[in-house]
Amino acid sequence: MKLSTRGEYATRAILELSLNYGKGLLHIRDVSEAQNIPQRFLEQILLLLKRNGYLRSKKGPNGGYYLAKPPEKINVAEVIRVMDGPLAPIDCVSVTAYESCPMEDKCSLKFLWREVRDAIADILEKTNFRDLADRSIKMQKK
Amino acid sequence: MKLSTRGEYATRAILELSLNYGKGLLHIRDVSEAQNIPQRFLEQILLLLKRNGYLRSKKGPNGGYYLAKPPEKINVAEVIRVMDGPLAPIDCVSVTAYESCPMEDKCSLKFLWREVRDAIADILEKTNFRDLADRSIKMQKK
DNA sequence: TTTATAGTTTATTATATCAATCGACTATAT
DNA sequence: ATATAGTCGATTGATATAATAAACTATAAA
Repeated sequence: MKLSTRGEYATRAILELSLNYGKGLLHIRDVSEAQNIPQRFLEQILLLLKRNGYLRSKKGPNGGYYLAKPPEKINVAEVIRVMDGPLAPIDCVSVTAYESCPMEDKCSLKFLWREVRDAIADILEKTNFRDLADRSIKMQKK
Repeated sequence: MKLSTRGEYATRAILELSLNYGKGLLHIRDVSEAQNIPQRFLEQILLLLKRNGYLRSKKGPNGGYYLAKPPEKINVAEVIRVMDGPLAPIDCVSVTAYESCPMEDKCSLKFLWREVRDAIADILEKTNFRDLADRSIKMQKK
């Protein structure tokens, strides 16, 4: 039940950009250094997030990335789905990528995995990056 | 956030053996056919479950596998941990395999992943294989 | 006591996915 | 012009996973 490194890095990067929201843009290097993410790998991740409408960028000197929408409009679930695909632990209970299974009508495990999927989705959908950024700031102050 | 095939097969195999609990033993072929699991791969899985005290086996003709304890004493969480390791989506919130992280004291994501871990653990720990077997029987009857 | 059956063990392969890197390219502020 | 920084495609390397194979060992039944 692991989160991929891509998923982890993506959430950390968006958190970093959320902390900077409204203050201009950050270049990849800044995000990479602040969050300890390999820069080249981060490029791909940011690009993918941009293609999916979460980020905007500006080229040239003093260029960089910034959030395409306010952090409270981005929840963790959508970011993970962009990076790693469906949240469901197994395809037979995926909402976004359902795959039927031959034993479906006698497999009681299905209900269990469904319950797990829903629990994960509930938590990740209710958490937006404004909440996370605020909490990070509080942690810093102490 | 995927469950490995090993984890999936292991739970299906234990469910099958739970349905047969108290009725003697099943050989690998039976489990393999009933649950559509590649037989050779299933051998490894059952062996690992045996080494961890969940199964017992008998060699020779009419040999096979059977549960080492009643199905209500086995929950899904422990089986997944044997096959896939810690339930936590990320090591910094693992109870059984904690790994510290350099940004720990300023990373608000930690609380989120912790919440996810706990939600998953709660569900999988409260579900035992007696419940699952009973439910499977009900499904069959309909 | 032989023989067939079935579990055990170790090694190996094949594949896929993932994480990461590289080099060349394009846009743009100064 | 030129330096800077994002874009793109391809590729590598590592790791994990899924699956297979062969040789071995224990045991029940003939």
